[in-house]
Amino acid sequence: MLKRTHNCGQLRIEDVDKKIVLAGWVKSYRDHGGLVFIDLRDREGITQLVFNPETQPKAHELARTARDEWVIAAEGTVKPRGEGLENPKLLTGQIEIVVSELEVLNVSKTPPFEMENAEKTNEEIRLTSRYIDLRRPQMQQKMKVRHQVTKIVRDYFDKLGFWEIETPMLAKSTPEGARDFLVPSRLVKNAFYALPQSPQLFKQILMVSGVDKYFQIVRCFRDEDPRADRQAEFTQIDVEASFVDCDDIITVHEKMIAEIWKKILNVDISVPIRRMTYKDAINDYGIDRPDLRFDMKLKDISDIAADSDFKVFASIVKKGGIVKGLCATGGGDKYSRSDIEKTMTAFVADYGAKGLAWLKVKAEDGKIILASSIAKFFKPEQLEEIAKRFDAKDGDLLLFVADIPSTVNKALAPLRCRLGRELNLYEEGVFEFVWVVDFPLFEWNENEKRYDSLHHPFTSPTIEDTEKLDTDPANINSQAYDLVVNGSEVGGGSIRIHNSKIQRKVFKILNISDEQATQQFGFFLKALEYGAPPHGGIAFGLDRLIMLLTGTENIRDVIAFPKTQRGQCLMSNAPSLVDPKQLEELNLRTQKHSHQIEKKNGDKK
RNA sequence: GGGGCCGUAGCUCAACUGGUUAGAGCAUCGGACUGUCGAUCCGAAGGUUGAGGGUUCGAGUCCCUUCGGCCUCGCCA
Repeated sequence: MLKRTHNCGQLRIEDVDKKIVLAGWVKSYRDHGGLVFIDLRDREGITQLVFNPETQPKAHELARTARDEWVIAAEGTVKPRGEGLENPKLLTGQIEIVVSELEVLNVSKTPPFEMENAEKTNEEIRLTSRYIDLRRPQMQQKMKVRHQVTKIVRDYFDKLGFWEIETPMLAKSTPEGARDFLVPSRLVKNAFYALPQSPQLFKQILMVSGVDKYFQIVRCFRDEDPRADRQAEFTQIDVEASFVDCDDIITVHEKMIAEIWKKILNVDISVPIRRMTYKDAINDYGIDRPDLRFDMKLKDISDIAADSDFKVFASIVKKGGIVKGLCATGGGDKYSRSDIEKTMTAFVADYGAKGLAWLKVKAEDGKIILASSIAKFFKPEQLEEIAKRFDAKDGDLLLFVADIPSTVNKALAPLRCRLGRELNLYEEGVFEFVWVVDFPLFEWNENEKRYDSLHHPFTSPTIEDTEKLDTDPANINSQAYDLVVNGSEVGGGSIRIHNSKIQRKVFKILNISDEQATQQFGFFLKALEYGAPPHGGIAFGLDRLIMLLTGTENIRDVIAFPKTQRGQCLMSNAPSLVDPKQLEELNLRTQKHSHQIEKKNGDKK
């Protein structure tokens, strides 16, 4: 077998006359009857091979039979291309290999899709033949960035004295949070492991163990429906450190992010990254992960609305609701009445808004006029006040939602992002980072009539708010922080509770009884009683970081072997039925899908 | 669990209102061609229109069921 001496992206004009061997995949062949050209590809690049029938008839004959994606090795001499024959599209475009010997290492069936047009090809086919898809330079680039980022992260933490320690994949099921993936135990009948949703408790226990500084690039599992930016199986950069406060964690990790952006994209992120309180984020952007690439802040006009003759607004405010809106720069010119009343109204309706009120902004004789069917319900000075509050300009569009605060914010936040994108209010390739801080510790859950953790139950209240655990849980701030970029949460963490009494108190507020707490977290609470140091940490979504760095909106693009929305691997066909023997060993029995059973019962009736 | 979009040749798409033998480009196969680089030219082959059922004289097109993919609401401590 010919052994390669160089890769396909390596040779330059300086290498002329070298005798070399390349190996790779046939990207394309051009048979001129006489000369044959083959573009040879490996992960490093493409090099053109030339086969001349007069000088090397044997290699030429063989080259004529080669087809796309065959694996070949070619020995030859590096030659400069003639005048005007260079290919500026290739890094190796100034040279070509005049081949003396060709070896076919393997043939290939015709690929199931054209690799040149893969970006347009049905993703289902790409996933089914993932090995072909991953062969494409675009996909290899993403895998390479992913490798580079994990390498940077490991080096970064190593230098700071963090240890990478593995935690169990077969773990204990915990009640709250996402649905667990379960793994039946063979040795303990009827018992199950859960795949970890995150190594949260283990990393905290490592702090009790005196590890001091821990990190791990770790797979996590949450059995919830996937989305464009979410897979059931994903990877976190998981970190925990002892004797630290919020600023310590934030400082270390914004430097890590800055280093990644610098090394991968050569983009400077100014450190320290700005911070914003949770309250400001909700007030101004309606969401705890604001997209700061453009302004368009939400404004509350409840006071004006309450005084207006517009009954919908006034009555909602009277009932304790609010009216908030935004000013879409240039939206008045861009959007028709039908765009607003059909498309946009349907859009906000998806998020629970019952309507979308609007005012178009026009300038007449230097005066700002607000026009729409609801304008007549407002006094001129009220309209003036509204225009002033939004700093509305000619050609803008004001949009309002009235409801309880959570519904208003939930509807306006995505509308704002959509408008920002449609109105081109920011440039592609810009990154706006922000730390969101001062989260409340708890959030009232109206359906369950109890408090939920906003972050997770192990998050510490601020020192000054700790005493409110007994008196005023609703108004406790936590020591949590989220890193947000372009409206996407890429990381989040907190200083943890290291006192078992406080931890029990928090469980109690979350309506977790002592018995439950002992049964589910007993091992952890016990660990806290044996000299747990103050500690805190953070976790980053590696997949989302890679998405940002590679400019894709599809998480499947940054995962080598991703799953579909039904959690299936189209290449390997997992999940699949198993041998009844396997089930027997696990003491398990399957039953028909309960819906089918219900349906059958229904038919009988 | 809900909503939306989609499924026609290997791939990307077309086929007016239900009406002849379902077309095109690329890929494939055969042929021609000594400087191409998305080579070019000539020719050929390629289809259970995702599957099943229904309406109709007639279904890619309409209706029902079902399978699959994507987006999304819920969900994701």
